[in-house]
Amino acid sequence: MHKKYETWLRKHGLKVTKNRLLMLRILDQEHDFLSADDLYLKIKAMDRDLSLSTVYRSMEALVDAGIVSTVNLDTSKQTLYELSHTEHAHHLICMSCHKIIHVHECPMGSFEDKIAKAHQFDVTDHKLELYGYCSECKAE
Amino acid sequence: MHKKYETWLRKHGLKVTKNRLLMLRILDQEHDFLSADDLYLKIKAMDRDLSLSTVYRSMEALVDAGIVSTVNLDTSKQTLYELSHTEHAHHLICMSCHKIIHVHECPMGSFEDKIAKAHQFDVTDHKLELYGYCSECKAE
DNA sequence: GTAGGTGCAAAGAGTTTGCATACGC
DNA sequence: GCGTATGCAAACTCTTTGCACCTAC
Repeated sequence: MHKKYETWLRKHGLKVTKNRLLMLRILDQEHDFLSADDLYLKIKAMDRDLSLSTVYRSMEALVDAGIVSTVNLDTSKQTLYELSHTEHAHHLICMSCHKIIHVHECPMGSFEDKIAKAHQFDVTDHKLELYGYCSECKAE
Repeated sequence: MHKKYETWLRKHGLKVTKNRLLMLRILDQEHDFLSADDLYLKIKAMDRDLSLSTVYRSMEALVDAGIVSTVNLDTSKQTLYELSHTEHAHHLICMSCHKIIHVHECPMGSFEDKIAKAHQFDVTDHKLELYGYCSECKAE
């Protein structure tokens, strides 16, 4: 099962280390955004010693390789990481509990093209976040 | 002309000070996102002495009052401020020169409702950013 | 006069970096 | 063995805070 992560790393000329395999597995399994500190703590909790700077440096390498992507949400000042989605996704972010719900629908349609033409702008990507209150928090 | 900014402040029980009037004027005139440091430098450049912490504290007060809103873009680690738009707007962000173009069209339509229902989520706001290359940078 | 605003310096949080050591290939 | 990866501590950037003083109202 680790083979998958190994392949990703090798394909980009990155060395296969235990730390990186763990980071990739965690990012892959938790279907969520994680901060450098989250990753650090999760790996520490597995009785594996590592340093926070290793997490930052690995994330940098993985982002450069296109394996991981980053987000900066308004609800946190930390940079969050997730595996680069092959599938496009957007997010519902609860302003109360900060939960993040992934949504695969996308309203863009021809909008991107329309805007691109109007402003002579080459759109390469877009990011849509819906802020509000989740089903559990809105009751309060 | 300053009357407008004074009114905004008074309406929220905020004291009218020279610093705040300047910050509001700058945010209103530059049709752009500015960091705390940008504001600080612009005001300094007007021969007006102030401290960076005043900028942060004023922005906090103005954000709480709903007069100013914040953004965290992927192209900068600083929090950026702008006047809260009465008109809804989205942004084209050039990955090369970091220019930000405001766009008033919005593709959401009934999408927000649809997602809200599907996830029992109360959507209060949304943020859409299109990343890519502006007309000047894409040539390169 | 009083509450709120400000400056300054120090503290915090998150992130990056320099350098010596360890490890993948 | 060579070059990348890592740990540790120190540095850096952005932001917040404590405290004394000042200013709007």
